[in-house]
Amino acid sequence: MAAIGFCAHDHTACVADLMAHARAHCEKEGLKFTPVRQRTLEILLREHRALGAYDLLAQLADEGLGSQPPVAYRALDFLVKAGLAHKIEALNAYIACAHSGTDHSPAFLICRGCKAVAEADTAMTSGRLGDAARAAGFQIEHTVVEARGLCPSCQEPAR
Amino acid sequence: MAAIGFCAHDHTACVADLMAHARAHCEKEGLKFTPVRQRTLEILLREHRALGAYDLLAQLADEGLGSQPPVAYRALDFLVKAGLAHKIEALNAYIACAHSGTDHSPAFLICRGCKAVAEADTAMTSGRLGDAARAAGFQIEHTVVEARGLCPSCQEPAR
DNA sequence: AGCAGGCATGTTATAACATATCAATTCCTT
DNA sequence: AAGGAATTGATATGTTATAACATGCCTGCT
Ligand SMILES: [Zn+2]
Ligand SMILES: [Zn+2]
Ligand SMILES: [Zn+2]
Ligand SMILES: [Zn+2]
Repeated sequence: MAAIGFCAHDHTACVADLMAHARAHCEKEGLKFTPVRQRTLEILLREHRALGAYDLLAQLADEGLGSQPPVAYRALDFLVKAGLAHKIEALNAYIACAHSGTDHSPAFLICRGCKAVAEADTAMTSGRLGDAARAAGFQIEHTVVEARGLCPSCQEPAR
Repeated sequence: MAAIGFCAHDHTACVADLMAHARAHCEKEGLKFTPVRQRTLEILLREHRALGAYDLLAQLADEGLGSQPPVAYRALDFLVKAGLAHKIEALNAYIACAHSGTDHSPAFLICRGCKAVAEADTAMTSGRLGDAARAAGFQIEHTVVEARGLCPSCQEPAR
């Protein structure tokens, strides 16, 4: 339930650690962690915020790794399917997963001030959404749980 | 917590009732419920599913109520701000509110079989998302809670 | 009546996000 | 070596959303 993203941390180590996890995960699952895919994940990891596909594409293009939309979308699809990244539906943007590779149902806290996004973990079938689904006989396959608001730092100026 | 949308009901009465609520709500709040806005809500109410802005626009255009994107988006913005409709972020589509005008934090169950969407009500600060936000000191302003899956009817064929 | 301000609408253009399709290559298996 | 699956390259297109500016339409004031 910890929501990292709003607090300072050793980011270099954080990135290295998650990249190592990703490499190991792909190895284990027999997935091809190609240069474009690695670079895409690195770019997402550098920020603790969501990037649009075209923002990402611009960075890839700067490095000569492709310049057309499908390049970015293919890499993002791969990462999302592998559980290494998530799409933030409310922003039409993408973010690296903070809980490397494991199958989970994330919930996001999105700050409208500084654009930071924190990933918290929830159980899909618990909570209000699960209750409503059970009551309706609805079989959940995927959940989108996102909150927009202000992070602790961005609440300061308003006080 | 009841999730209407997956069960049959007197739809003519349902639409008339919600339109009346909407009219009363706009009256009370001093909002202008203009012809385009009324027609937009009626079109959304006719379906218990989400419509894309351009689907909606096509129907408005058929009736001579405007043919350019801003017409649809302005009407939808008005309805959403007035609490008479919601955007389904996971579909980039819009649906009439099933709980007329009152301020609430909806949760949606979206069937991938029949495209029906049911609106359930939740309290924004309760449940897992609220827990995570409190733990992080995050101040929630708006929530997006959506589940994709199969409604009771659409689970049948798979059995 | 004449006018100003606010809001709604009309219209054009463009930004931003996402996918279809097909050819060329790579990489693994038989 | 041959076949097949996955990845990449490249072009075009589809879909969703907003910017920008002009026009009309009420309402309250002089
Ligand atoms: Zn995650
Ligand atoms: Zn912030
Ligand atoms: Zn509602
Ligand atoms: Zn269904």
